[in-house]
Amino acid sequence: MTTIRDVAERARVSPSTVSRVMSDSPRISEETKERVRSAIRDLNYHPNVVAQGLVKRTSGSIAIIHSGISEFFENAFFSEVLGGIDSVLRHEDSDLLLSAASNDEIATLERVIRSGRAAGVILLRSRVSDPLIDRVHQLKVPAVLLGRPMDGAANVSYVDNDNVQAAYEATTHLLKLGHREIGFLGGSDELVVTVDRMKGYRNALMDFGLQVDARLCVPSFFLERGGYLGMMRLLALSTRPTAIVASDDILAIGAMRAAVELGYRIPDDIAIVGFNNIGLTDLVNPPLSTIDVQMSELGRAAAAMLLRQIRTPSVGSEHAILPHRLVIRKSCGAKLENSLAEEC
Amino acid sequence: MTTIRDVAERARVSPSTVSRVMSDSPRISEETKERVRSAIRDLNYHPNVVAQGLVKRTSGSIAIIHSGISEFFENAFFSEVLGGIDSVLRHEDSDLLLSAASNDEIATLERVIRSGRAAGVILLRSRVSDPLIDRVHQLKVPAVLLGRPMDGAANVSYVDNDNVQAAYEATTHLLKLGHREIGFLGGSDELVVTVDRMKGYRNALMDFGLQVDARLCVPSFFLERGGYLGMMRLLALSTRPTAIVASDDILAIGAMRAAVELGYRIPDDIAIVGFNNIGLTDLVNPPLSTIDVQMSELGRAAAAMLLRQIRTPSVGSEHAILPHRLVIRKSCGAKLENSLAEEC
DNA sequence: CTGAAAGCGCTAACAC
DNA sequence: GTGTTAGCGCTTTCAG
Repeated sequence: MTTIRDVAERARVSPSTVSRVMSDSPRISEETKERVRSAIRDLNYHPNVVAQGLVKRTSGSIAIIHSGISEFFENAFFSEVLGGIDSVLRHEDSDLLLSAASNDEIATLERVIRSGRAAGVILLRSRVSDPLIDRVHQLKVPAVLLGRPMDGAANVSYVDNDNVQAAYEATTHLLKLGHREIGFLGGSDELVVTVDRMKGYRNALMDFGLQVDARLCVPSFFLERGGYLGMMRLLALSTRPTAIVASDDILAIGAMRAAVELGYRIPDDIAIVGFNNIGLTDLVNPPLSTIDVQMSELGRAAAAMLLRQIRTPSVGSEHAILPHRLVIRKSCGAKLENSLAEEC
Repeated sequence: MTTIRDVAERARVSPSTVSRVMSDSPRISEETKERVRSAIRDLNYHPNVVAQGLVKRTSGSIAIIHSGISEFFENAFFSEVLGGIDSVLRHEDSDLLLSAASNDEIATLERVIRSGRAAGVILLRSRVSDPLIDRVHQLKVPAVLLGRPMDGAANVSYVDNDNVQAAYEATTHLLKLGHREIGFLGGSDELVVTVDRMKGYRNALMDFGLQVDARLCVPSFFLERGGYLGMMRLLALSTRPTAIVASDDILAIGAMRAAVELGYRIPDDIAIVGFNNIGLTDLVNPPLSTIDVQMSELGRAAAAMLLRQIRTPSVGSEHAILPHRLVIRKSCGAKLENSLAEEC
């Protein structure tokens, strides 16, 4: 292994000079800089970031802590977000640490952060009552939340969409198409994103002078199977819905499978609108109308924000709300078939 | 930050004793062990793995170096493999470093390994001529390849399926159903996996006494769009195929979209068999027949193998060939509709 | 402008 | 059984 001493010897300077050259200190003459740089090149030297991390007491990596293993790896939403995160890190000589929380997310957080593995963390979801977020705040760990913290919760940085408004628009779209019995298929009702989207859904119904029927709101889990099961339940209701707002495309797709299996036609018997705009929406039959939330951009924004938090902790917490837009395809039954999209 | 000294003071021992307790050295009395452990608990102490790594000259993380950003994040094959890798790391106090190679994969490898970030690397694909594999071997970096190295190449550890045989079976299945004009839709022809699957396809044709028509073999890229474009080309041929072997489910699904768009019915006009058995295969219409390659198990095996390579370098290189099986659904037109699967 | 020295948190001889 | 010492590779005062 080539160390800083090897480089120093070859360039006939001291290790500290090499270190200064690497950080491009202005106090070093151009001449020595050149000599050191060529020594670095000759030896194909790569500074040991572990040693650097030890003295600088920071790591170049950022972590993602995930627990719901299948929800994480099987839902395209996360791959897309990951891609976005990755696209900013690749330019920053920073790496992404994917840490699986066996049971206890807080323990995993402490393990990853206090052990110096990562300098900060991206939290993938926000629960209505979220001890993990509290702990992050308490430990003053640089962190960015994907989704918003519950009102009045810790002053944490976050990136989110306006989910209330987005769900309002999706629901209104169905209402305008004439539907009056509209079901809501959500993820876990412990998640803020579910709460927000359900709120938008309810607001829309109420603004149309309709009653909100609690039985039409079915929480589930963010997998295709979750949508399938939730839909089975909705279709069994005596007040069977004619349209569905699904809080995630993968739920919507599961719901479509259930509906088709039971002999319903989409969108004629049941209209569906999803959320996220994953690649799959274009491939299913019929193509799924959905709310585009800019998944990749969510990841990019979160990563960039976290890097800022780490590099200049003084900036304080930041928030970003990314715009969404309703993408109309076939599954909602709107007449405009030329995939005209309403901007939000 | 709590350090080993803090723990030592609280337990009234020396730092080295604390260190020994953590590695459960037999030379320490049960009594002191208990005292030290409770000090660790009281202080919520987490050893700094960066410092550990510095002296042990190894990192607890393993890296995945990926370049084709979209192929990596958009193809469910990789999410599944990632899930498998993750499932072994989560029990090993080891983390996964996802490193994006901007341009130069070799440079990224050196950056990640020589800088001490990761102790070993999982290579996601093997090219017919693969300088990255050569370099890994040359630098003696612990590594496991997903896929096999080209004959006679570096003595690297790997996990793979028998792709020649698997493609042979997929093709034979179509031949037995009566098809004679069978197209092959592959990934980049620089990849060993493409070469192998194409070979199996060819062998099957020849064993049936058929000519191999080079125009029926279309290389593409591992995205839905790749399958779509490749299929367009196949359907335009004067000797239009009546069946397709696609080297990846996502290619198969793109191919199906192209076929349907042009008015062909599947499987009546065109039969299709894919590869991998991603979750999507069950959701498309008709459900896609495919070769199950045990994606998650591939990841698990690769991770376990890499960990062995890192912990006991003396073991030498290992190889594992995982069994595959043909999963018959609707897209191939086989009569057995009760999803009877032939074991390989 | 550059070098010497100290120390980041930890482990591993080497002592006793 | 346990403490002392040295050092992993690097950065950063402090000198000069």
